[in-house]
Amino acid sequence: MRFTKIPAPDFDLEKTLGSGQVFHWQKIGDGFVGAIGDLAVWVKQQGGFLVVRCGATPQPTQRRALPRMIADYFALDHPLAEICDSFPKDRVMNAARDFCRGLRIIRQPKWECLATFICSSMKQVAHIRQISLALRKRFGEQRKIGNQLVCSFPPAHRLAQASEKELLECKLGYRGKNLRATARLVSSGQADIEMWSALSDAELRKQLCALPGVGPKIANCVMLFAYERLRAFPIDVWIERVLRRHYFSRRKRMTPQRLRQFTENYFGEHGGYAQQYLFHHARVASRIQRRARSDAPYP
DNA sequence: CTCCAGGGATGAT
DNA sequence: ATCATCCATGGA
Repeated sequence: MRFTKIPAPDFDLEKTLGSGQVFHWQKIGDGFVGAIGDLAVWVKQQGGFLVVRCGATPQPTQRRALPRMIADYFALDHPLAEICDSFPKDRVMNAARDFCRGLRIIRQPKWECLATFICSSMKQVAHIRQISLALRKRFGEQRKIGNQLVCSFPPAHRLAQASEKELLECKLGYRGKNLRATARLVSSGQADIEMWSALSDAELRKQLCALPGVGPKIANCVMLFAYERLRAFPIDVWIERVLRRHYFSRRKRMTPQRLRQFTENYFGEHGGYAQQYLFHHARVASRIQRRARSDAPYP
């Protein structure tokens, strides 16, 4: 089995895969195992390089294309220094930017991203991981990488014909109906999610929000993680907490509407990156604080 | 406008 | 060992 070494400057694999944008990668030792589209991949960071091994007997053409595939998936071409420099220079943003050095917004396959985020509603990251893995295991195709098994994400037409019972067994709860309904729209071509790449941000958001189980938050996630709309700024409870606490601590009357307007203006052309950095920093910081509190409840 | 659905990891006690 | 909290969309 061959290893491929790919230059990956200004990149942090662990932060990128652990920041709640993608849910199926599993940490194995000092590397990660997952799938990029249909290809099973093992990847590990070694300084400014990625060491990569791909699944069983890839075609020679596929093996030659591997470095480009990897670089494209992890968005190694994003000008990260420029992007970070475009962030507003306030205290909270500066801290998040320093903390998240090397975190990149990856390029996910559209259907996989859309379907996974439909499953994410009202769920925490740990649950979304379980659902994603369950869907892959039951409906996806199994691949072998070393002694690990990895499953690809099932195509829309496969989930469109899944029974409600099967979906419930993947712990989808009431999201099962939405996932299947959207899978049917996508597999029938009625919703041509590949063609939507050509739409403006506003048009794309409108199309996404018309799908069952997709509201403004999930639409923004899909725009950011699958359509490379780096302005899209998903507002979940974590981000809302950060905004209210650090940007509007004194103001009472900040409706969700006004928060949204603020984020669109304030964070600029790479607002999605800014959001991801604030999100990841807030989550890790809260884990650390909680731990500190429970170690010494009464200081 | 409010209320609710469905559920498992994780935290609090 | 129990008990509470987390989470976003859509329908009543």
